[in-house]
Amino acid sequence: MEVTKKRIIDAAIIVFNNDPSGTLEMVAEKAEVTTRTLYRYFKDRKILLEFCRQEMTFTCKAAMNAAFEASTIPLKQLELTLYACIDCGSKYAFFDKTNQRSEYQPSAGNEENREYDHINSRWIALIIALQKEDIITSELTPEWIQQLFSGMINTTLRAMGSGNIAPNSIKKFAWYSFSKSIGISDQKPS
Amino acid sequence: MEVTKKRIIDAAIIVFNNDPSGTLEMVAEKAEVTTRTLYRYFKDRKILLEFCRQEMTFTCKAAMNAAFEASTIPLKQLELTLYACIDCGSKYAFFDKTNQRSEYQPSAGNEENREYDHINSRWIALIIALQKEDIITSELTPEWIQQLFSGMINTTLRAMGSGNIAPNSIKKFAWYSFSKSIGISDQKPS
DNA sequence: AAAATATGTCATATAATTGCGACATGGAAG
DNA sequence: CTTCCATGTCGCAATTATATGACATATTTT
Repeated sequence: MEVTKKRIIDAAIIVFNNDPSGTLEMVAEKAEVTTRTLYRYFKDRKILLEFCRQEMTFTCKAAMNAAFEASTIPLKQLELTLYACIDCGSKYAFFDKTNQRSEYQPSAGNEENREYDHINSRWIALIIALQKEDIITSELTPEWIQQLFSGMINTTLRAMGSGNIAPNSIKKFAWYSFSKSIGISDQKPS
Repeated sequence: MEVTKKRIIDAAIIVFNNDPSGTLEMVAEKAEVTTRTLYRYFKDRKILLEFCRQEMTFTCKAAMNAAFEASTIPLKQLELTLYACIDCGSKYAFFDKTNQRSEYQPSAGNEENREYDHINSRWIALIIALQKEDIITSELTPEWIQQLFSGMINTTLRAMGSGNIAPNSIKKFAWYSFSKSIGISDQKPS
């Protein structure tokens, strides 16, 4: 019951993430329920999207905060954040897309928007700190680094989906490539 | 006349790239024509998509081949290829998506598919050569590097769209980040 | 200016999507 | 075994998307 509801929301996030005008039938199919069941849980598309938004915000916020708090070393925090967002999968991808692009924002100043801004500024602060300490390059702007970050999540998700890269190597690849791409100075052995 | 047709195709590529189920009205609006005009040029959605596919293949193929031939230095070829694909914009993004993901492939073994395979194998060969010469790392697989490449294009396009990164820096940022992400060995001064 | 060409406007037919009521079914809980 | 609850099946109306014909208007060609 609650399980079904969650399954539908998760399915919707996946479907709408790469097909915003996708039909509710696609969502239902992905969730392995009939459309009739879907409509029992969600009055209409708008409501469903609201639940998606809520779910994405909640999940991503929790995952990212947990990553932050799992270490006090800034660089480690960044690495853990990357892994956390990868684990959020489409939830992160869609969450980021909806908050980045204005088209998706129905009414500015709502709860989910503030949540995003909060996590976001914390993440940006981390980047700036790393730049100040010369751990990553200052040749790149924080805005670009942020694009690289979400870009790397998307790349990783696509790679996982494509199936021709060993799943257990992927996260390591992602961190390797991302850390280099932001001009990390080589880590010394000790 | 031919101009309008091209405008519609270009608009369709942009629209369908980030909304595969987007309506033809969206396409028409983006192309700044009425839907009636759109239907005069394209019998139906399927035909329009076919033209998109053709246009993407043609444009991307030309751009990438030109990039290859503009230099004999493998690393320079890679850099130029990146720039070329960025310049193709949504055409490259959608081209890559349709060829990467099986969902889009209507019938395997068609003309456009073969074109893609050809460009693709050339690009992969370039990567393998660079790895063999230890110019880029061999810790990453060519498949992952390919994902990084198309991921970087997408990241760049999004960054350009977001508007808060100076357009003239973006391509340089892209190459900086991409080259590092594939473990390029530091270029010596001379 | 007249003819030809391209596009827009409006009406309309068909198909697909959306959303819900009524009832059937099938499994879990009592 | 029976009741309850979730889901499925079927049917239907409302809405939206797709596609085209008929005609008006604007622009370009001759």
